[in-house]
Amino acid sequence: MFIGQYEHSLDNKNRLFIPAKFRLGKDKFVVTRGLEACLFLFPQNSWQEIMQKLNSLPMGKAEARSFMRLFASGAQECDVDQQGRILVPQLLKGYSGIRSKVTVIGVVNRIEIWDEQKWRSFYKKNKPKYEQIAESLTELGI
Amino acid sequence: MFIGQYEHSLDNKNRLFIPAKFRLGKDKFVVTRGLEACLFLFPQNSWQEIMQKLNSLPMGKAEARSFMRLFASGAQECDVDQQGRILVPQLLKGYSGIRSKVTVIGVVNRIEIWDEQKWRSFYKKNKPKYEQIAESLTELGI
DNA sequence: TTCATAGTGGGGAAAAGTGGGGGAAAATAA
DNA sequence: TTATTTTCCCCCACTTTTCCCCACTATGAA
Repeated sequence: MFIGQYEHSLDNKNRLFIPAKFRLGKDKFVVTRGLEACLFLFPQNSWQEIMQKLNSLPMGKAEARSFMRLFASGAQECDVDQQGRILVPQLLKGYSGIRSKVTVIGVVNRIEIWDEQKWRSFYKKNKPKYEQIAESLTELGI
Repeated sequence: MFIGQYEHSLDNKNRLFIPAKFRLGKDKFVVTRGLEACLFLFPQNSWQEIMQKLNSLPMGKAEARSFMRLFASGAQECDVDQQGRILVPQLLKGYSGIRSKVTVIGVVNRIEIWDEQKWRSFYKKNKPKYEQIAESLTELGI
C-alpha cells in the first residue's frame, strides 16, 4: 500500500532514489508509461497480474493488439541497487519529461514518478476539484 | 515475457541485434510476417504452440486456410550469432519495409520488429486510444 | 557522543552493442 | 571438371552503457 509524496533528483547517470517506505522487501519493479505524462512503477507481483490480464486479450482484434503493443513496449523491468535506486530508461525519461527534480508519489497500488514542475501544475489545477469530488464521494459512504 | 522498446540498426550485412533481455537462454527464433507491416519473432517453443493452435483451426474455412498460408510461408528459423544478432531474410525485409533504423519491441509473448518510421507513426496514431483504454483499466484497479 | 538508517555521488569492471575481416560453402560461370 | 563470385557465419576489436561497489553526508534516536 503506497502512500506519501517525496522529492528526489535524478543524478547524471539517470538513477532515481526510491523512498525506503516504497521498497519493503521488494528489489524489482516494472516502470511503464503512465497517464498525464507520469510514469507508473509497479512491484513485480502486481505486474504479473497485469500481464496475465493482458495475455487474455483477444489477439485477433486490432484494437487489443495495438493496446498491448503500446503498453508492453513502454514497460521495462528495473532492479533496485544496493543504495535503493533504479535506473530510469532513456525512453521513459523522454516520455515523462523528467529533467532533474522529480516527485515520487504513492497511489495505493502503484507508485508514480513525475517531473516536479508537471506535478506542481497538475496539483494546482486539480486541487479545487479535489474538494468538489470529495463532496460527491460522501454518497459512497466515504 | 517480453517487454520494452529498443532502437537498433540493420548493418550492411542485414544483421539485426536482438536486445540481451530478449534472448535469455534462447539461441533460436522463428521470424515471420507480422500484422501491420512488422515482423513477429517467436522463441521456438511459442512458435510450436501457435502452430498447434493453427492446426486445430477448421480447415474447411477458406479464411483460416489462407491465414495459415501467409503465416507459415513467411516463417523462417534464424539462429543468433555469438554477438546476439540474427540475419533478417531478404523476403521479410521487403515485407516489413525495414531500411536501416529499426525499432524492436517486446509484446508479452512475442517480439516485434518495425521500421523505425513505421513504428513512430503507428505509435502516434494509436496513442490517444491507448490513453482511453488505459484510463478505464486503471479505474478497474489494474 | 555513537550508532543506524536514509540519501547522494563517482570509479571502474563487466556486459551490451557495433562494425568489419576473412574463410567455408553455395551458386554461377567457363 | 575448375575458376570466380556471392552469401553466410564465425571471430576479433572496439565503443558505450549498465551495474556493482565504496565512500561520503544528513538526520534522528539512544
